[in-house]
Amino acid sequence: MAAADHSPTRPYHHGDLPRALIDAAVQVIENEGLAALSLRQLARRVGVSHAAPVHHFGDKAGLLTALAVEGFFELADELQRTYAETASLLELAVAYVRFAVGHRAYFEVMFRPELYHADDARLVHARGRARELLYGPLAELRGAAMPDTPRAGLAAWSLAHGLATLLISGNLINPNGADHDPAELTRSIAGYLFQSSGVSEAHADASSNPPIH
Amino acid sequence: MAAADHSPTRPYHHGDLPRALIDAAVQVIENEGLAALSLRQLARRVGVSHAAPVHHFGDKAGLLTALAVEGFFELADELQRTYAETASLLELAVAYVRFAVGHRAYFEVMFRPELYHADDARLVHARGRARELLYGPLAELRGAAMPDTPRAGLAAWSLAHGLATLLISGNLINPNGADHDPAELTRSIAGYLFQSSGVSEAHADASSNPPIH
DNA sequence: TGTACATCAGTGAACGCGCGTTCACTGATGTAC
DNA sequence: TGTACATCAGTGAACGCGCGTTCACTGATGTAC
Repeated sequence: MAAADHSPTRPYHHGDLPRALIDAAVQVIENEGLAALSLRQLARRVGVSHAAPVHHFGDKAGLLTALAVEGFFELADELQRTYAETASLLELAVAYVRFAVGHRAYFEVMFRPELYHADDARLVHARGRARELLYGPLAELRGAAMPDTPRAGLAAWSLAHGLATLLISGNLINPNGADHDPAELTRSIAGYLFQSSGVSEAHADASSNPPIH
Repeated sequence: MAAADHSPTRPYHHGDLPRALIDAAVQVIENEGLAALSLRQLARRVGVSHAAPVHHFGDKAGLLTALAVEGFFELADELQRTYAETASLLELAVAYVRFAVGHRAYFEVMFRPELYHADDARLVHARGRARELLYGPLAELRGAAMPDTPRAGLAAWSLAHGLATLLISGNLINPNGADHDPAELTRSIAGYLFQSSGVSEAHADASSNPPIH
């Protein structure tokens, strides 16, 4: 039952309407898709006049901006926690994919800048923090052997982002019918990056350096 | 000027309305985004009554199905041509990203199955062909050293798809302000996959194993 | 060569809908004194 | 302890809009004979 609360005790003031609206938006996006999202529907769900959302967010893009900001902060937190605990680039990729699959609505909005106010100060800050936590760990390797930090970072980001996108968008058809385990999938796939367990290496003679052709 | 053709010589029959509608859709998506696409707008652009598109495609999803089918065939053609010419997995990835960047509208629709009739027979066939051309070349390596073809294929696909998506969606902010060259970017990034020139390996012995930049 | 007829392509009016946004307003709250 | 007042939160009616889809129709075309 997503019906509005019309009980007699319902107060005039909601309490935390912005919070409730964002939560409702997440639910709608996950259940019906981003295209189906409308301010009026959210107001209905939360049990509030359809003009109320505007009061808090200004417009639809404003609400999605707030949603994206939250998403970037949450992603940053997860990345930070994961890297602090594991110090593993591979687990960082796993955390990224896990976030995307576990927070589909946030993830989808975050990477569609045309939907929100991309120059919003809080947005820029939150996105910057998430980005630092993606590239930072790679930068630590610079002293060791990293030839080009930004490029290596982009490689890792692309791999994780691509897998996340393919999983979320329903483009990965499992022949077995079973669901993919995102974490396991990420580990086995990211294993091909940044290490010698790839194709050419698995070849008997690594030093001859056969091209992948 | 995208105005309709109201010249007196304009014939009652368009000639090839489906073709014109799909072309118009591609333009609209590239200029105004997928969210702005409507059958009525397309009809206006092409200079035809707003009910005409329905006659050919049944509904909006039908038009996007046709668009996606074309896209998958074109992608398949490009992949096939590229691999026939270069026999290089890396160039296959480059072709994938090049297609995405060069055919934004097609690419965006193709990977949003919720927008079209995903069970349409032609759609399934076209998508299958593109997929075979992505995974096929990797399968050739099986005899050599590939431990797990589907996984390796997914790794390559994820990397290319992730980079393509990040490029297209405007999430890659170039610090220099200059545009990224998709091909060059793909080559340097895909170079980290399937070979020993990555982090751990470059550390041990960089010179014996030059990256394919 | 002409004619009847089936088929296909496109028309235009009408339907009902949900949307974002504006605006003057009322209800509730908290703070200064 | 009470009161005046500013501020904030939410209302509800109204605006104009573009949309997808339906439907009976007319215009054009091609084919059989």
